[in-house]
Amino acid sequence: MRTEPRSPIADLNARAKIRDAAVVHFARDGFRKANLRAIAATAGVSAGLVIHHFGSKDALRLACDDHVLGSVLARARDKATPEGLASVLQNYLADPAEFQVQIDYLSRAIAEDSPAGRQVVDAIVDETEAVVRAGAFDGSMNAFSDPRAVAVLITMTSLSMMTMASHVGRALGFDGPNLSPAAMRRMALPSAELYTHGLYADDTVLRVTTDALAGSDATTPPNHPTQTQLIRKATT
Amino acid sequence: MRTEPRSPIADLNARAKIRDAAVVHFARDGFRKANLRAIAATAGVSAGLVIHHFGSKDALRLACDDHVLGSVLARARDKATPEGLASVLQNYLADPAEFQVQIDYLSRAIAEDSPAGRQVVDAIVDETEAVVRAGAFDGSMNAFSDPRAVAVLITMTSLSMMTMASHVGRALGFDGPNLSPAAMRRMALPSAELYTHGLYADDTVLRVTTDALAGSDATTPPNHPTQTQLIRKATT
DNA sequence: CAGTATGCTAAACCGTTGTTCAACCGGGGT
DNA sequence: ACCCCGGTTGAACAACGGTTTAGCATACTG
Repeated sequence: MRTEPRSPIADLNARAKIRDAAVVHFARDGFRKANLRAIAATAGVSAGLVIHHFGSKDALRLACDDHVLGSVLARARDKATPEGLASVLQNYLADPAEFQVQIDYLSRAIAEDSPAGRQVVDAIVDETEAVVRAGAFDGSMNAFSDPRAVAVLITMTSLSMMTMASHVGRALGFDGPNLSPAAMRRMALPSAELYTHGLYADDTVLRVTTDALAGSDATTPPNHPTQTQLIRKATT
Repeated sequence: MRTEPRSPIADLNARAKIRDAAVVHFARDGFRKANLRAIAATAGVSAGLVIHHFGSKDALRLACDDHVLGSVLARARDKATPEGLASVLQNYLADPAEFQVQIDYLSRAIAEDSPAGRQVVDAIVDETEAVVRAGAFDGSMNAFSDPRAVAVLITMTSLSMMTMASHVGRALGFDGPNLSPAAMRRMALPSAELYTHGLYADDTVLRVTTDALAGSDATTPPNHPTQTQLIRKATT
């Protein structure tokens, strides 16, 4: 995956400076809004040099993807955290100032559905699934009919705290584009409560859902009217 | 909020056609990638006419925001569904072909953090919070220490099924940018299970979280190291 | 030392795109 | 019939931005 030049010492040169500047700009403005001249200015070089080193803006994005992804995955491996959610949140909170850029970059990548975004999401879902299965096995977590889907659900919930950080913050009365530590702290207890006791006090919703799913399983064309009733019942 | 011209009959003219075409393009390509000439072509008019009617691309976006938001909120009011999550999902599944564009448009608006996006999110969070409070009151739902934060959590989870639809689908083995009915169906039961029984089999995580929050409450500067330990403990 | 590769810049190129402008056209009022 | 006015167009304008190119300096090589 690494595509760096031969020597790791030579990596601290213009090419690396451009790449780091690009990561900042892509994270802050998104891929399309970010422009090469601004990136070059941040890196202290000319626009032409960016192309000279990376070939094109798209290739530059790939190099950034590669770099951020490698860095984050390496850190995740180092800490050897069992749960994807925990791993992400840990990196986020360990040193907000240092990792904010990478977090923002990956949030953008996920929101814009870039290759790097797909990779992180898949990695986190896989790891979360493993945790869910292990938890069910050792009894620390409930057994689910579809661990994969549960992993997806949990992953999306935690990722949404980053991709929709501004919405979360605003809904809680904070402002600023990133999720402040105070906002994160406020979400911690409710998450634990929800993941411990659930939302519903009894299992009526669950029973209605299973019934509806079983009833409409293959008896109707797989995409039209019964879905509506199912969800209506399941969430009322 | 409505800014339509006086007569609803005259609304079916070029101005409306442009607006509808713009909604499609903004939904499919995002605001920045969408361009006026393509929008004009879809509407069957010239690029100049778009400016003549709306003044600028930004103003056109506002008009689209206005239109989609009004349409969706009106429909939500009609159905009078108690729960924001349910209301959104219902519209989504009632007739995917018809509402897909509006759903996509709002997903974009939320992901790109546009004014319209903020408005829908806030509306859904508010309504969800009301449902959570009512549920706790009538005993159908568990009581939470922070209903607002729970509402945010639930809202983000359901919204992530739209803003990150491609990731959800891919993680489940489907493809395509939108969440297929089959994928939605597969998520239904796990959601019900998670919201009924929770994720954890006992309350150790919850207790650890409350302890950690209480312990670090005001004893340390509000944004640095203890947060890390808190989350590490809470999710391991 | 000559020559050649390498890192780099400045300027130009050129397609895209939001916006402006002058003209046109059909219809209603005088 | 004339005028005028709103809707509409096509061309032109101007800015932006990715990419190309020519050139320059420095360093390494024969």
